[in-house]
Amino acid sequence: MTGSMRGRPTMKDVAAAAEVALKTVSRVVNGEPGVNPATAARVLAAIERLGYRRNESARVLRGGRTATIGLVIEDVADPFYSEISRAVEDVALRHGSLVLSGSSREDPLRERELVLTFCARRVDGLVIVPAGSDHGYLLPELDAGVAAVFADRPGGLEAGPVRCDTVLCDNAGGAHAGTVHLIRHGHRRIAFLGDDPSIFTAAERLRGYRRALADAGLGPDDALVAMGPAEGSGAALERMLAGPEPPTAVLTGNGRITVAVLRGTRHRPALVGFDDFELADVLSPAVTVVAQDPAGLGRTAAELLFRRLAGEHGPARRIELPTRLIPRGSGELPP
Amino acid sequence: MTGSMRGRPTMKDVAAAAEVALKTVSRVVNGEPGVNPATAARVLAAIERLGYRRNESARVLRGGRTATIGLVIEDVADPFYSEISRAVEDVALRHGSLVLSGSSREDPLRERELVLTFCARRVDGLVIVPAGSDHGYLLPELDAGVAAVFADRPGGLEAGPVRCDTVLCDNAGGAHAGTVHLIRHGHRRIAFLGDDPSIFTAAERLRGYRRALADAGLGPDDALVAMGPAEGSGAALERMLAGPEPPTAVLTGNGRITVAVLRGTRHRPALVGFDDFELADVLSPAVTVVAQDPAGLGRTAAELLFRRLAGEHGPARRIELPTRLIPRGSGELPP
DNA sequence: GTGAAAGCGCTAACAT
DNA sequence: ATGTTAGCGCTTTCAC
Repeated sequence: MTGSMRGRPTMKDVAAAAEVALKTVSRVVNGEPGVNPATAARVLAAIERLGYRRNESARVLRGGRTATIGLVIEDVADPFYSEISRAVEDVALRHGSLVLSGSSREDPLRERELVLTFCARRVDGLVIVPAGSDHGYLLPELDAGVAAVFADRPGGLEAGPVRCDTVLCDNAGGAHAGTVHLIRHGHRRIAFLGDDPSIFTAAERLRGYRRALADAGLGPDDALVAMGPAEGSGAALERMLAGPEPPTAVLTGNGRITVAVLRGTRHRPALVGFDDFELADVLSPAVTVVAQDPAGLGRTAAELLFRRLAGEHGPARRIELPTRLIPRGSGELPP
Repeated sequence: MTGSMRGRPTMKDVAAAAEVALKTVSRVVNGEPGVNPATAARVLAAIERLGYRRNESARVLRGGRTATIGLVIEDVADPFYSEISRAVEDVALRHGSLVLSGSSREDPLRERELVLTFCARRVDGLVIVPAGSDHGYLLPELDAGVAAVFADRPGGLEAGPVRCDTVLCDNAGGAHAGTVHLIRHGHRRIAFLGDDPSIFTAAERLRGYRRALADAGLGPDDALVAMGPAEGSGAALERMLAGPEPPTAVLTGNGRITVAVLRGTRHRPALVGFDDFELADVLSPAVTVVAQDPAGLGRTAAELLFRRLAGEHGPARRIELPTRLIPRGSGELPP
């Protein structure tokens, strides 16, 4: 029905239409017991007729949960994060919750603004992929009762880590495995193209790469390491390849960098990419990758969050998801 | 400050701490004029000290806007839709709004549930990529004052289209152009692999393909058309290729189908894909595509929405964004 | 320039 | 089984 009253119908309107008290409508709407079926039917009919929908703001104001969680990622349009989004959304849906999401664009200030805006909207909890490293701003909110889980990167505080559950990938282990794989295939001069080392995952992957070299008795060579945004990766590799002692293999530090290398470099050395991507198997040679589990990251983070929301106590947990090396050809090329 | 009171501080608490009346705090929080700077400073200090944040639910209840819009897409993890998400999010941010998003998974019931749940949360407006074709459920909400814009596909009603702004791609035109391109390169037997024709975009693209064939005097051949989810596309093409009069070229109806074909078929005929995708240029041969503009779709839809929210009146608009054929090699192969 | 009071739509606690 | 009352935290009159 296209109502003729100004604004939306309220419980009061429904009560008047069904000739019952406000509270009876509330009981029916909330499925509370102790309502005569006949009365309930009358109320339901009035609800239908007026097109009534409960005003959630009022319910929340009264002290209820919002049944909404906030999600802060770096960029929805990046497949890695959109996988996380989907997983978080799925878990939220199973728990009857909605997701407010926002992209931080790797800007700590935007992250902070998003989180605080979400909190003003009284989200029940937050899944955060940290862009910044100082999460002091979160403490009052945690005190006030919001739950928070960090995903992909740990949340930080001057005094140490924030006491929140955290789900990470085994970044160092994955980079180590990728590097070892190249070494096993005969490579001695292996380049690493990673993102800015101020980003946790980038630093961890660099660490894993270096450890693998050291384990194999290969000295580090700074000329083979380039850290920074993907835009510069292609050029950086070109420079290395044009140098006096060019690398015979490359480990790329994330999906965007892998793509930049695939697109930007004519003559390609052996390649292992960190993070899997669509069509990696269709390229020739197909691209060997260290696969992360973004869906697992999102799912686990959301599940931890809802467990906390369900009242689970105990110390903050830190879960590290394993990576998986998928040989497809590019990482098995000889030097 | 990590407050010691139970719950969050309210305006009342701030008023008490600053020794002013509630209303003065409200004035400061909302930047209303007519407050003595010294008083304002005292209030601000109290706000800072207590870690006060306005309760948005209360403000909304009082009749304010939620500064939140709802976005319903098919699947966040699909690059086409995640591009739309990003664009919508960007526009929303510029307008000081947040985005509640949800994936319909191509299920009309989920779409309906998401939209109605968003409305119960009193979103100011909605951007909807319709999964269903009957949007009668929207009418009461539109009456109640929510704005809605359809993106990628039109919203429907038994009595005709819903009177909402709509932003579409030129699906038929794009498919027509792709088909003409293949015809120009000498192909006469051109297959079309599209999604289920109950999906608006799939039907439109099929229409464009057929029209191009007719324009060129090529009779339609149902053996060269396969409509359905991407999972079956590879096999469908294999069957066609194994048939008595195999196609020499294929037009794929969306990105997922293009990928399915690239992955599933050994021997590939000439190919034009509908919808661009990452690495299309890196494959060999590089993939010729009819590029849509998902970011433009999302941006335009969101901008129309905010224009309506700003009070713009007038009849529902229908905008059709052009597609662009990008020749890269696979579509220029000879028969 | 500041404040007191009413009420947004709902639910929890207490009647009947 | 049903109704009445009192707020949740805020903004909107209107008074000082």
